[in-house]
Amino acid sequence: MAKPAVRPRPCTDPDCGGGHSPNERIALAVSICKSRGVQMTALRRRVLELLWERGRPTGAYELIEAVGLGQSRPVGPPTVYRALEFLMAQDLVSRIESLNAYVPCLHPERRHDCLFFICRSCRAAVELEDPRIGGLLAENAAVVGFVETRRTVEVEGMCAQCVEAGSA
Amino acid sequence: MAKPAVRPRPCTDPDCGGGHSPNERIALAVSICKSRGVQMTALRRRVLELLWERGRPTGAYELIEAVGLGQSRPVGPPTVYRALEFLMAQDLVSRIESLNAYVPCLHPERRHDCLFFICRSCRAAVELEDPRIGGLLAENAAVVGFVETRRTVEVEGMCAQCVEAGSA
DNA sequence: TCAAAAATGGAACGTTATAACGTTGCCGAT
DNA sequence: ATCGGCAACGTTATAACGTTCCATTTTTGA
Repeated sequence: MAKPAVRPRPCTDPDCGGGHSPNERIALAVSICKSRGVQMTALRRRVLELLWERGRPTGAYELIEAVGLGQSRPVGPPTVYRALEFLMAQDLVSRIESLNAYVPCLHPERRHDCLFFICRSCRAAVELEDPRIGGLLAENAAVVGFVETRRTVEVEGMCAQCVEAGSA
Repeated sequence: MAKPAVRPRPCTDPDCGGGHSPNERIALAVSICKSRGVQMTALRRRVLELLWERGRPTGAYELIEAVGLGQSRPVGPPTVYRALEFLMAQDLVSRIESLNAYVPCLHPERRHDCLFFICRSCRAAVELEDPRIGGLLAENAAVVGFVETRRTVEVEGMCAQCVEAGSA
């Protein structure tokens, strides 16, 4: 097994220990946007809040419905897709391709490669960080002269809890 | 840089050197199905042929249209989706999640992890093999007790030719 | 203060995928 | 021979996901 120094864990930040408070993460997102000179508008913030509230990969249309609930009129798909586009550009949200769904990034404050383990049973997506994987991808890219702009690493299967519970 | 033994290449089979003939690959697929006791029907074979003919990631609806061309009546989506499902279950075809598209597997004769480099400019998808990446994913999965059933590793960016050609 | 840029609203449309149900054709057993 | 079982395929409708286009509002910055 790997040495502790490279052992991957659900959250590698010792200060949070995996216990990310939504409110704290949203405040962090706000301050990140401020420091970058981009606008965290009410709509964008609402979408980010919803993703943190859900706590699982959430489809765009579930967000569209949820955002429209408080409003006098329902919001259209472009409204939410634009907010998602902004949040992804700022690394505040990741898209999970194999689910067509979105999750908030645990640590937007640092550049990271997102690696998702997606449970087919409970539909949770656990985000890990392992810089060695990005290193190998970069190495492979260099061999064929490929310039990377985005990486998608998703592993589907069953999480430990669901395996234990015998959920088929 | 990596040693030759683990150096990834577009095709690691010395016998083909990357020059996979569609006809030969389809004949191989037929023989694989026979040996597994599963049916390579005319429809499934047609879909696989189309994917080899296209030579690039191809959407389901392009296949639906193409399959229907020879017929007296057009074919419906489920017909082609079922064929794709079969071909993927037999590792004859891979789905590229970030494109919602499908490509034929270069080497269905051996179990392999597919790693795709997808060029945003020419829309080509180059398949590489690097067993080290699967090893790291397995290691990460073991740490959190995750049982893997499917891996998706896709890198988007620009291929060497398009970079050279200056295609924005 | 005003013009440019950014963000949002909303209708319509396009694309991808699946549900639900029926039909065909083969094949082995009575 | 014909019946039942089974896998594959056909057909229709609809769900789910995403984009285009154009108008309007808000913010920003000379």
